[in-house]
Parts: sequence; structure tokens; C-alpha cells
Amino acid sequence: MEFAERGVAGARVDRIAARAGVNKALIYYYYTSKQRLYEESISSYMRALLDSVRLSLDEASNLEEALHGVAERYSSIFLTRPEIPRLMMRELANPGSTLVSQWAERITASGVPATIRRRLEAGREAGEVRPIDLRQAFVSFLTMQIGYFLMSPLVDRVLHLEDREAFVVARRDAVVDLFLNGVKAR
Amino acid sequence: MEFAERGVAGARVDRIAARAGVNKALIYYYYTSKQRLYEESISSYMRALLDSVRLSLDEASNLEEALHGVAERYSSIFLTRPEIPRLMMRELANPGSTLVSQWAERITASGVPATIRRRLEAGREAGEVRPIDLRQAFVSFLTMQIGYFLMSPLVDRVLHLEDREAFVVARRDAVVDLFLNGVKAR
Amino acid sequence: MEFAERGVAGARVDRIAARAGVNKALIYYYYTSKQRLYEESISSYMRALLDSVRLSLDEASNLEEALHGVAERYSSIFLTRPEIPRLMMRELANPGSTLVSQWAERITASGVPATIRRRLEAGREAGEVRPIDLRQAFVSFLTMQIGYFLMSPLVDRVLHLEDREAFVVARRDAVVDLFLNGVKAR
Amino acid sequence: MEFAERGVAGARVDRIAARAGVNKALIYYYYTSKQRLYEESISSYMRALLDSVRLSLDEASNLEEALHGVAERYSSIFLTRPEIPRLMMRELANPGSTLVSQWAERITASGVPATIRRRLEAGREAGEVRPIDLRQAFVSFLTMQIGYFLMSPLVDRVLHLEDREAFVVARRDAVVDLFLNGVKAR
DNA sequence: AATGAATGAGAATTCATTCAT
DNA sequence: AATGAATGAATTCTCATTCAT
Repeated sequence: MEFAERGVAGARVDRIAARAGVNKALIYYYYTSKQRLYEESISSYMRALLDSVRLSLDEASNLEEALHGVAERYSSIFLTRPEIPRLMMRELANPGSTLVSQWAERITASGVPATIRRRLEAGREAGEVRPIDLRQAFVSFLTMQIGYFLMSPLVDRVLHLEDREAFVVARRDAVVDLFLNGVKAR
Repeated sequence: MEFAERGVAGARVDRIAARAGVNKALIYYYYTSKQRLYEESISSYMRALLDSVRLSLDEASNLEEALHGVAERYSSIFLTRPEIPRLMMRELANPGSTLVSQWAERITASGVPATIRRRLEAGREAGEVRPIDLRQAFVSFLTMQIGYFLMSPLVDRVLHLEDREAFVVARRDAVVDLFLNGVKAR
Repeated sequence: MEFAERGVAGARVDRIAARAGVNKALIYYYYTSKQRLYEESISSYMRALLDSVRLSLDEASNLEEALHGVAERYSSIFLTRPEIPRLMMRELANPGSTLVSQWAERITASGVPATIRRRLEAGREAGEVRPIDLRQAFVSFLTMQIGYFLMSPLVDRVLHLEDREAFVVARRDAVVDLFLNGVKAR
Repeated sequence: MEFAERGVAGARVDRIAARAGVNKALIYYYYTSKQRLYEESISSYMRALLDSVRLSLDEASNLEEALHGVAERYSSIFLTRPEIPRLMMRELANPGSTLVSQWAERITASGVPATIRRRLEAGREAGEVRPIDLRQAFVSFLTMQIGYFLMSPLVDRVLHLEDREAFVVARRDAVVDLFLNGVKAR
């Protein structure tokens, strides 16, 4: 996907049209401008991502299941659609981005962070979770999960990974395991 | 920094020259092309980053110290030079990047991953570390550390962070703490 | 014609576009680069020239007619299209030219030199032509014919030519006459 | 020589300086501008050419000797300094050239054309030369001689010349021979 | 004399966007 | 809806020339 591979500035409407097998002018007929096309594309990608995670959380009945569910969701989506982390990264690197704040709102609205947090707090009150800063824990879980996909081109090489898919699949449990152990009281 | 903020494609040589207070042609006199300028810039940033981390590792005498050192390094660098994670991200999102493989080689050559790994293995042999996949653990540590800086614009908003700097400083210990607890045998 | 008057390096795409009454970008839409535009233009000129000469040769039934035909062709073309000798000259002066070798192949393929040579050899066998080096004779005929057009700006001034067109027209016969006399046995 | 190979517009002061092994600014110190440098260079080349031809004419005592002398001069100069015909050609192709008229004046002033013409007229009066247009004859001689050097890159290929130098040397006599035979009464 | 650095004014090329059909 | 052609406004890059030393 052109925008993911090259960024908005690097994307070429010519190329997008060619890849889509349509005339360039047709894109303007439907989308008015390159910027609009970009925004609509990225928006639909993000929606798909959020919806999927949201859904998996609803089905979980405790912290462990919730974390596993989220981990599973992220990794399967990022594995099949590697353009998503790329799109995200590029937008995140853009200091004047208006999209990122929209995302933040949507994410908050989706209730995903709140749900995870509630689960962690519940664990804390039950004495299962150590008294740590839950925001930090949340960020740690998230970044362990997503971070790999963002940095995969570099990490894979440094680790001399051969079976990337196996690593990704194993990673789901590894992350949850590390996190839970890291968080739990002894 | 123009490249960090806008990417190579979005960067304008005019703007770079103006910011640097020099004539545009002078940039070409020294760097031949926008691409070259970009590569040399990013390369020097990466070198600084690596050297710094490498140095902190040399001073550490055990796993804990090593992790703390690395955490401290990353966070202080990324805090003072937020353009570095942006540059990295943009390059990581570029599928045809030749720089990323260069980085991988340099990182490997720096011995940083090997050192951390060795420390983990030592802990494992001493029975202090649980029998887990050390590559996953390595990636987890790295992504917890760096990942926040990559996703900060989004995460900060979702968490409604008010004192970002305090969060970043606290994060060093939080990450090391979570990691060590997550990894250690009970 | 811009290229003939100024050479590739001296030609300005701006000017070419303005003369053609089109937008500069349109030239790139069709020709990709100034260089390509140049090559395609010159190529079409050369084709026209060769085809014309080739045609006149086909109609000739003996040496004299052949030479007259060729002379007539060259002079009328160069008279109406003075940009052709200029284009040729500039390209001939370029040591790294790839076009010149293409021309050589086309000229050879056109059969023009071979035909003239054959006529000369026939004359030789019939005892009408003296035993001379036919390649030199061929070159002499060619250069007498074309050479004037190449050097015309200088020659015209040295001779204080007043009626250039009359001189050019008279030149056809003068050249053939000198050549035939110079070549024939007595 | 940069100007011969690329023309004024295509010549690069950088390259000229590098070839000369001096600093670019030094060229400006001595020559004020690229154009001046060009004019002075070409002027010195032309002077050398003219002087040499002029000299050979002075030594000749009849038409045949004169023609042989001139032929010998041209061919030996053009053979050792192939940049001369290139420089000439490029300037001749330039419609707004001021140099070409200067050359014409110098050539006229040198007396070379007048001398040749006088010799031809003398021959005519003596009944040795046919009653032909002497200006055409003069041009024919000149172009046969110089024309080959102008078109050499093309002609050599069309003729599949192997020993170019031998061809050039033989050409001197071949041209004079063809010319004299072509001009003489029977 | 000599040079590395610097620059203003182009010049080629690109590209999002629009037009005409 | 759909497209080939066309264009204005950049944008990168070049180059003769000048500066400072």
C-alpha cells in the first residue's frame, strides 16, 4: 500500500492509480485530493484494528484472558496487514498530525484502555497484582505487543530470525507471560 | 529537524538550508543530493545513540545494572532528542530501506544485544532467570523501552499524561522492574 | 529549431515549449527528458534525409544520374531545412555520441553507399573510370556535397556570396561535373 | 579539450579547472568569464591553423604545389589536433556567432583564398584549366579537404575504415589528384 | 597567485490537480 | 463513470561567478 510504504508526501497518485488499475483522474473524481484519499484509507484501517481488539476484550472474563485476547488480535492483524503498523508509525512521526488525536479519542471511546485498566485494578485489589503504576504497566504491555511490529525490520535482522511467523505466534504468549509474571505479587 | 518531522519525501531542501542559515547550493556542494544529506544525518544520529548505549553497558557489572544503564541511556537520549525516534520510525516504515540493514549490522557489531543476552544467560544458569525464550525477552525489554517513545504522541493522549517528563523518568525503573520480575524465577 | 541553433546543452526546454505553444510539463509527459526529446527529434530528421536520398538513387539508371540525383536531394533538403546540417555537425563534434554510430548503421543499411560504390565499380570495369581508390572518391563526393552546407556561414563570407541560393543550385552541377571529370579516364 | 567536446554551453568550468589541475577561481582570475576563456582558446587555435596554411602557400611555386601544400597542412594539423575541426563545427553551427565573421575576415586577410584563386586563374589563362566557376572549385577543394575531418566519425564507420591514419595520409594526394583532373582541360 | 567556500539565478524535472470529451 | 491530455506551481539540482583569506 503506497501510503504505508512511502508516506503521504512520498506517495504518488500516479502509482496509486496504476496499482488500482484505474485512471488517475478517477481518484480525484472520488476523493477530491490525495490528502483526502489518505485520510479515508488510514481511517478505515484504524477502525478495523480497533473494532477487532474491542471485540476480543468483550469476550474475556478475566485479566489473563483479556491480555491473551488482545495479544492475539494485534498479532494476527499485524501479521496479515503489515501496512497497518507502517501507516501508524508514519503518522506518529508527524508532529503536526491531526489524525493522532482523533485516534486517541477513538481509542479512549472504545473503552479498551479503560477495560484493561479496570482488570488490572481488580487484580490489584485482590492482592494478585503488585502495587505498581498501572499506567506504566499498560504502556509496557502495549509496547511489547505493538513495538515488535513497528521495529520488526530491524529486530528480525539483529536476532537473525529465520521463522518470523513462528516467532510472532510464540510472541503472544511470551508477552502475556512476561507481563503477568512481572506484574503479579509473589 | 526537517527529516524527522516530514520524512525524506516531505523534507524541503529550501527549508533545511534556511534553517541552517546557509545557501541551498551549499548543501549540494557538501552533500550531492537530498538523499545523501538524509543518509549522513541519520547515520550520525544512530551512531551517537549506539555509542552511548554501548558505553553504559561497559560500565555495568551485572544484569540489573546493565538494564538500568540501557534504560537510562535510551530515555535520556530520546527525551532530549525526540527527532531520533521519529527518524527511526520513518525509516523502519520504508520497506525498501537499505539503512535498516546497515543499522542491524552496526547494532550487532556494537555487541549490545550479545552482552545483554549473555547477562540473561548467566542469570539463567545461576537459576535466577526462568527458562524462557531469551530472544523474546530481549525484544520485550527493547520494545518496552523504545516503544513508548515511538508511540508517545498517541499514548500520552490516551493516558491524559500531564507531566510527561516525570512519566519518562519514572518509566526507566518501571520497565526494568517489570522486566526483572517477569523474568526471574520465584 | 532550438537544438540545431544551440545544441542540447544550450537548448532550453522553456523555450522549446514556448515555441511549440505548449506547457513545459507536456514535453516531459511525452518525452521523459530533454535528452530523449533531442534524440527523437534528430532521429526523425535523419530518417527524412536518408529516405529522400535513397529514393532518388532508386530512380537513377547510371552513374551520372545517380550522382545528379543525390546532389539534387542533398542540396534541396539542406536549403529548405538548414537545421539539419547544424544538428549533424553538433552531434558529429560530440566524441561520446551514440547517435553517430546509429546513423552509420542506418546509412549502411539504406544501401546508399553500396549503390554509389557499385556504380563507380561498374564504370571502372567499363574502363570509364580511372583506377583510383573508390573510398576516397566516395568521401570526396560526399564532402563536396555536404561540406558546403556545413561550412556555409564561413564560406559565404569568404567568397562574399551575394546570391546564395543561386550558388547552391549551381553547385549541384558543379560538383557532379568536377567529380566526373576528376574520376573519368581520358 | 572541453569546449571542443561539449561546446560552450556544455562545457563546465569545474571540469576545465580540474583538467588543467588548477582551482576554478584561478580561471576567473585570468579570464574573467567562461565566454572569454572560450574566445581566447578558439582564437589561438584558429591562428595556428591559418598561419600554418599561409606559410605552406608561400613556399609553393605553382598550382599543384600550392594544392599539395595546403592539403598537407590541413591534414597534418587536423590529424594531430582533432579538437580543431570540432571547435570549428560547433561555432559554425551557431547562428548568432560573431566569431565566424571574424574568422572570415582573417582568412581573407591572410590571402590564402586569393592566392589559390590567382593560381587557378593563371591556369585558366594558360588554357590548362577548363572554364568553370572558380568559386565552386575553390569550395570543392576546401570541403573535400576539411569535410572529411568534420564528418570523420560518421564516414569512418560507414567505410569500416581500419587504418584511419593511412587513409588520411593517402587522402592528401587523392584529393589533389581528383581536383586537378576534375579541373583540367583535356 | 591561489584556493576552498559560498551564492544567485537559473534550468530540468516532478506532481497534484484539472480539463475536455 | 472514465480517461488521455494538459498545466501551474513547486522542487531538486546545477553552474557561472564571487568572496574571503
